[in-house]
Amino acid sequence: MAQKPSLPKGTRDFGPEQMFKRNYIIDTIKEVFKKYGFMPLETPAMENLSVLTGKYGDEGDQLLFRILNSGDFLSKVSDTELTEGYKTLSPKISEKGLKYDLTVPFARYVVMNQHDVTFPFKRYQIQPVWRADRPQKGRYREFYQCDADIIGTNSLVCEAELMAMVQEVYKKLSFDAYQISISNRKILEGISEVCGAKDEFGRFCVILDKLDKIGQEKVFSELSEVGLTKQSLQTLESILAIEGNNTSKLDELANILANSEVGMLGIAEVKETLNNLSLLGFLTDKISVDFTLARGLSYYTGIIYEVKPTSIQMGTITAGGRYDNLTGIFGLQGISGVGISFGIDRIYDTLEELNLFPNSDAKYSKVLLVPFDDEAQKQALQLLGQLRAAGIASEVFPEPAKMKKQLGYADKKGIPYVLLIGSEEIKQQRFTLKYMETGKQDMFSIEDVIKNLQEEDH
RNA sequence: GUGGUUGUAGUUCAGUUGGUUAGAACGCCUGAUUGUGGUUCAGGAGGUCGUGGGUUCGAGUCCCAUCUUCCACCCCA
Repeated sequence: MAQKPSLPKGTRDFGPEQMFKRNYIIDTIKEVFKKYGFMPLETPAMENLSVLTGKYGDEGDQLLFRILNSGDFLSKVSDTELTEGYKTLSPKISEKGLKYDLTVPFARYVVMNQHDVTFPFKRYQIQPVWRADRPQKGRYREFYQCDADIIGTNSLVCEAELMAMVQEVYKKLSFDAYQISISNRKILEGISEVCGAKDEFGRFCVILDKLDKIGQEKVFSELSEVGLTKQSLQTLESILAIEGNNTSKLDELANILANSEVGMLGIAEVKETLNNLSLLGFLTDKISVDFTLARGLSYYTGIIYEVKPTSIQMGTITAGGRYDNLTGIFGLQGISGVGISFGIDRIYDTLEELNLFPNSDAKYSKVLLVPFDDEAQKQALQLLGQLRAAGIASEVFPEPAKMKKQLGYADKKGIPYVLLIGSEEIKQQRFTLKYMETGKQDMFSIEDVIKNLQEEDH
């Protein structure tokens, strides 16, 4: 019985039209990654759950796709365990999960191959990741991340290079309506310190991060619930009131955080990063220092940043930060890394909404061979071989069909030329090359056909 | 995970307070045109109304469940 096929929630097919556009984005990013000296890496779709759990916070753990053990997954489960709820049962019947991001598997790779990799290790990785989130616009359950990370150095040169890559990628994509927000977990620590919320750092960040959504009033009332005094809130208010350019913002904050060692360190790091970026020849006007930026992923410890489109409603399209001890969880201490992740799917949605994809005139085939009958098809195959040997993307309509159908095929597929092959052409060994757009056609020897099509490439 | 929303032809959508045989546009196929695509004209095919139950003499229309879509939370690329 025929079944109506369907896709799992939050997943999509990408047809040829979409793939042309997706590849355009991916190729652009990859090109920049390579230019900055990053090496390719791929890791499996699935990881052992022990690698994934506990790295993304409680929220993240809930969003992991777990893979049911193969075979009789209940054979080792006792009756009492069955009744103890999913938290007890889950680890017994599921040992693997789909990867949630590319950074944690990368850290796992570095630890497992620590004696082979040369530090600092720069790698890029373009792969799908999966999150059991509830889908909505710009949010999918399967989506691609495009990561570049540098691991094995504390240098703030890395942060600057990643910022530079962001600007280079978006420039290449002709996308300008974005803003980079930058901050530092150490600045947040400093702020929480002077606000007396050091012990509630996690909650402090989460609440502060909501500022632009729920407003200062609600943020303050939530913070006072956490235990912030009126005086602390006044300090915070003066921090949030800081305005001006990045340098003056940082200087002003430095006055308030003067007694916080970690806070002052954070400020210095942001300053140095911006300075390095200028030395690399980039303007910093796309970058805005934002003290309320928190970033969810719990492993960040230093500089953090995210990129958002400014002219449309769209979530973060690029994000990242420094993590001082991600490999430590897997037993390799003292290795600091910093990375960035481009969300291809959201970049796609953004470019689509803003109509920024270039006209994709260059489809694959340059010419379609159109034989009129079986005899002509034999001739067509010989010509096809010559065309391809000359490096010309070409195809033949694979079965005898009316010219109308064959030309219609070329038309719909956007193939710019057709080569008509009938009895007259075979007799003369001169073939009718027709330019579809204008309908103009002429007869040429195959050598001249090749020459014509090759000249077209310029 | 919480609250809401959506689903009718390949696509975008009509479909009245429940009432004969569910429509349109575009697309697709065939022909006008047996050596010429796009334009035009003529004709044609294509629907378990997301799925499964229920109410009713009668359900695309009302009720329940489920899946899916989109949206707001949570969180995030």
